[in-house]
Amino acid sequence: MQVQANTIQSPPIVPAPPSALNLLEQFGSMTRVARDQEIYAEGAPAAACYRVISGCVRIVRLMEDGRRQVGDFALPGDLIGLDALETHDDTAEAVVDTVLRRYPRRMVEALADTQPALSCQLRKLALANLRSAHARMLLLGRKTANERLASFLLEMDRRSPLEAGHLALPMTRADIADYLGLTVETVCRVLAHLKREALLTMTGPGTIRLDRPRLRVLACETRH
Amino acid sequence: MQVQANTIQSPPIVPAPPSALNLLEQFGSMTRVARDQEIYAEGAPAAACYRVISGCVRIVRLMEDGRRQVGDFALPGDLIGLDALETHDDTAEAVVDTVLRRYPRRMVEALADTQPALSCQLRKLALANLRSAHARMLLLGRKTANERLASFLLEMDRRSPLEAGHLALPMTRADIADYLGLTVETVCRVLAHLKREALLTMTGPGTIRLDRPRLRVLACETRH
DNA sequence: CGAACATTTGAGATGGTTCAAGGGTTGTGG
DNA sequence: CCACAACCCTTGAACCATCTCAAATGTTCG
Repeated sequence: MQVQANTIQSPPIVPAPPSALNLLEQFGSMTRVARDQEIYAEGAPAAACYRVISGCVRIVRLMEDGRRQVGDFALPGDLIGLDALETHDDTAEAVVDTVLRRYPRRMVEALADTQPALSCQLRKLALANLRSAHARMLLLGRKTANERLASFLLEMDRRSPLEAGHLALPMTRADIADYLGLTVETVCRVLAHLKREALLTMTGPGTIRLDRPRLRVLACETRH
Repeated sequence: MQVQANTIQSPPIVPAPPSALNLLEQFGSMTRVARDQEIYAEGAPAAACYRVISGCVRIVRLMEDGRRQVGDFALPGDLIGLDALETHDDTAEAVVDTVLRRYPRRMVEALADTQPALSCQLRKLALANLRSAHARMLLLGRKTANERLASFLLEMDRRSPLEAGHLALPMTRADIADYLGLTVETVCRVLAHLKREALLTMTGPGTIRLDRPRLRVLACETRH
């Protein structure tokens, strides 16, 4: 039994971007990024932002001794690189082969200066990101390993393109561990535990099915 | 020996707000909030945002079983309540008696719609908040108790109004613990350890002096 | 002064880590 | 098409950083 599958082919789902962001479309260009390839690097000038078309991207932050924190996973429809001011303060890497739409920052900023609707939309996006960052701070600061995994699975489930109960988990155990502030071993053990309790069933390589109600109880999530 | 002093009188330092935010000043009004009093509550409609004039505010998020995460401490000059969309997703409480300048959200939004400079400034503020949230996720997910305290002290030192090496710590040990994802006891023990090693000296009730260079090494912070 | 609360310190428990080893899977090159 | 190397994933056992529980010592303020 294994959940992971790095070579999974994500379906070519292309969610429509929010209205005001349509202004950007004319300046967008498609890019293809191979698994584990870097999209942008921490400290580099922020030349562009991207929308994930298919695949999955991890946002990463490193300490000098190698400790790693995954700040987010970006799924189809999500924007990345918008959090930068002058330079990127994190690194973006493709989790699997990924297709992106690239928007030069110069264009984004120029349009934002003249189009209040876009500027407003960008602020709302930043605020939404801030909200999810706050939720993750609570998770990292106060939740147990079980609760973290349950929250993670439900979050991925909620954000993933619907697929009749099947949830794709394209990232490695190490990625999940660094996202949740745990070790690979703990992630494995907790997943094994969830399988044993039937809160989580394998439905194929790299895809699982969740018992959402019971996971919600475990995750201490009343809302959502 | 004790660091804490809830009744400390913060000096009436009033930092000038960033340029574009001056547009808001004409709609601002002063408010006084007593220690531990709520400024706004999680889930409530976001009626206003505030700038801290003097004192200190904690941004709090609660779980049903009482576990608490302090998302941030707002010091003089900082803005709070701007992260809200329609409703607040966190609670703001005064750490000590605090003076605030209150800006009705209706005015903020109306001005942002017509003043691109303000809209841009608000977005930059959100992005700066996002950056510090990312830094704290790394702290909560990957740093040890010693590193967390060292990072915390340096951050407060960096953000506090300069006072010739003296740093005021108006918040409780419990507040610090909930900010760093630790327990009160661990915070006490680490602080005792830092005192023993002379990385931290008492300079009066509620004020301390830091050995910044050595703390930076401890905090694993090359930058700043 | 005394009650309520914050801080400190100790001793013991424990959730998660670390270290170690085995089994699976994937991709590559012969 | 198979064999091998590289990498994941999984599981076990021991350890330890931090938590929990407990109690003593401030501190604040009515």
